[in-house]
Amino acid sequence: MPELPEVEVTRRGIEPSLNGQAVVGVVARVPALRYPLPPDLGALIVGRRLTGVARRGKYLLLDFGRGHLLIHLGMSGSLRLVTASQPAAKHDHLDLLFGRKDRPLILRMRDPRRFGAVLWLEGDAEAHPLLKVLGVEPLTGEFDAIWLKRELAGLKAAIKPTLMDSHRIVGIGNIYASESLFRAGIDPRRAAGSVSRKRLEKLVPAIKATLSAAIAAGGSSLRDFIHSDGGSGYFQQQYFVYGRRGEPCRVCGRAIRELRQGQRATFYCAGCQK
DNA sequence: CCGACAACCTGTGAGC
DNA sequence: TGCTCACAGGTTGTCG
Repeated sequence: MPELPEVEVTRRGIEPSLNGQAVVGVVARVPALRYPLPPDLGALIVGRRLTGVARRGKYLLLDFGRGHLLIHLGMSGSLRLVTASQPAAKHDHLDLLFGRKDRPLILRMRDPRRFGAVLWLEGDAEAHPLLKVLGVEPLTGEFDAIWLKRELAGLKAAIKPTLMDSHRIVGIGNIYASESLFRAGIDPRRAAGSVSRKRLEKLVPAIKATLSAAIAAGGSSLRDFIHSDGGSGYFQQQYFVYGRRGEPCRVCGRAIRELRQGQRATFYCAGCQK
């Protein structure tokens, strides 16, 4: 489900309701997701006030002053805001209860595949091993064609999986990698180091525009994407290539092709992408 | 450092 | 209709 836009949409969805609220309870229904849940999470945050929700790549960082709760949604995770009258469903693994104890607002994490993560970070969150290795944020000014040209110099790996490497650039997942390369007219199989400066000048804005459009549309809605308020995003209706094998290219009409890179599906138009 | 691959886990849908 | 199998938004870790 979540690439950068979906995580950002989630962040924007939950922050206004939760900021400044104190935690009044924690309910963990599984011992672990990708990693063990903090075993003493209640003791750590009950009574603490949430002072902000930040995003770094696809991670959310809930600021509790004395530390941060780091949340990653993996491939199938979602966060919703619900009330106590809403019973927990099968894969609702963690509830954080905020506000009034008798009528709490609940931040509920669902994650069927359990590839997600919830970790407690003390001190400087950015120094945590998982965050320290992350690359640049694609929606900042730091991410430009000059930077990208240097970053990709000498790389023989294909451009598409390279764009998805969070140690270089964060937040670009399998969907938006294909979509961005289509918008930039670049063949996903091209060696990353061989993409010309001129083409990178197109790719960088294409990535920014693709991610921004998806955020503006409320994130993509695949099978199980759920907004924090329970609604769904609509960006999937704007896909140029992802999931459209055999369908006509919206620009030139040729059939969209699918191939495998790494262990992931890639979609592209042989007419528009060289 | 680079690149390829397996692993984590459940649900779904295509194909027979 | 029912079964099996491949594949699904991500990331780490291991190996050559």
